[in-house]
Amino acid sequence: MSANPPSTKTSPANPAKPSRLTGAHGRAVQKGQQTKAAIVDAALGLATQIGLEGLSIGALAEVSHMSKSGVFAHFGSREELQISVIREYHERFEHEVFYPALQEERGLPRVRALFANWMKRTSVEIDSGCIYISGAVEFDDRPGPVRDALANSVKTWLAAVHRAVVQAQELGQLRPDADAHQMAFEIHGLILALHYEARFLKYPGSIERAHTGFANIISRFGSDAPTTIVRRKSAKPVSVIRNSKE
Amino acid sequence: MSANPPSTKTSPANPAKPSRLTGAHGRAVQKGQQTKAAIVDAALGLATQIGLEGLSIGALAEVSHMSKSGVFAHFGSREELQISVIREYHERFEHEVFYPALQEERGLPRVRALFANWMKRTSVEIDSGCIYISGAVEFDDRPGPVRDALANSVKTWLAAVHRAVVQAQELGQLRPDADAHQMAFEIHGLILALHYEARFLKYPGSIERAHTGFANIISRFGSDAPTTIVRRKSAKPVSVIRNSKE
DNA sequence: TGCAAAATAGAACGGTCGTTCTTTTTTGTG
DNA sequence: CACAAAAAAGAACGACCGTTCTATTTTGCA
Repeated sequence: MSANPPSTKTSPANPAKPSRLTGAHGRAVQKGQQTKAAIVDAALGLATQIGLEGLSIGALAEVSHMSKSGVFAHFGSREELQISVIREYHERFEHEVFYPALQEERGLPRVRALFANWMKRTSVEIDSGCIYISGAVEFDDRPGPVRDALANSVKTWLAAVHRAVVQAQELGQLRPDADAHQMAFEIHGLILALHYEARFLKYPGSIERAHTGFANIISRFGSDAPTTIVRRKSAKPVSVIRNSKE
Repeated sequence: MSANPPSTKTSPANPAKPSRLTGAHGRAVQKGQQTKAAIVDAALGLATQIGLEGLSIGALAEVSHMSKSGVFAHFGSREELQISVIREYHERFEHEVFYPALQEERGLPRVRALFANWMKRTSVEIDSGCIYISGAVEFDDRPGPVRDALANSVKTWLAAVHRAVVQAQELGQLRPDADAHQMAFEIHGLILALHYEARFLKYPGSIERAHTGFANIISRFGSDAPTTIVRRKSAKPVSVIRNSKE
């Protein structure tokens, strides 16, 4: 027995969370889960800094004060470790960004809260790194379960943002002709630009610019906005720009 | 001269480009540069797909139909290879995006052209990948010459965009109270969101959304825009325009 | 307290990495 | 053509990687 069944069970070793005693054979399962949680915590710390791909079992064993095989046994494969990290990140993101915003009333207040919480987290991640962003680059054309876990996690979050925008629109707090997907897209862009320009380029003032951008978006899509809303003339005929050189 | 020499050339093996004959000892230098160019070209192809960090000399040797040491000899180190790739990417970006836009007249037309060309390139990179984006994630907290080369290259380009916006403002084509840095930031965000949502998440419609977002930005910052321009309440004494960049 | 199961350690594997060193081939001109 | 310099190949290195296998320690209930 390799100390853990590598196959079956995408979430190995915590079937329905045996919440204290009552293991498979009436045996308590405790220490394992505990150190596994500690390992995942350390792994998350490493992965945010150097990326999911940079995360190595050797380095993880070192910071966990364990042997390589000791760490490895908890996951059965590196992929499973990476997925565990993603799952952990997802959970923390939810608790830090998503759930608190649900306590704001539906509509614009909740949209604002979602963005505010997202900004708060992103501001921290300017120093630590963000798995949703680095992972997107690392796995953007590398199919497999890790990519799937990551993409699903991100999609869940972006869908939540979109949903909040739609609700605001249904409540008449946004122009009826506004495009919720467009708004969510632009908000996402602000977060990405913030991360890029602050973390990589170390430009100061990026946080303030992201906030300003959000305010601009709200005011443009708001139901009290002036009637000029821009619609592209169409996809094909490039009209306006006329690229001289082609 | 922005947009061009990011620095003097850290490159070792091409001293002042002996332009055909006349090597160091009156000897022609030809074949070497030629195959080196081919290697860099192949390396660029690999790096856009799997990232600068994923780029390995072994894989590069294989696609180049050469031996590892044969490839290696041209660069002397992996870092120098990565820098060569960045330099090559920079050059192509310039020729494809920057220079053609200079043929549009200063002001809004040039801003539009810069964005249009940027979009055209990014649309291609949805399939191939973009070194400026993946590299930012790979080197955002890994100091060294590679990071410096990459950051300088990106900064040069973003500065060019900012400059074009400033010119448009000086020509009275943008609101006098608009913040050029803010506008450049938001434009950058559109490109990043496009890359993220189209390349990683494979969301359809992202290209159209980026175009729409740009049109929205132009209309908001345009000198004929309604007077509602949003200013954050400013947590600190932020003084909106304030170049801050330095 | 005894004892099986769970958890961890240790050593070794095949593989790839960047790099170095030596040798062979190719190149371009006197 | 000769010949030296340049370019490329080949083999080997130490290091780290994920993984496997076996041995040891720890755990927690009977």
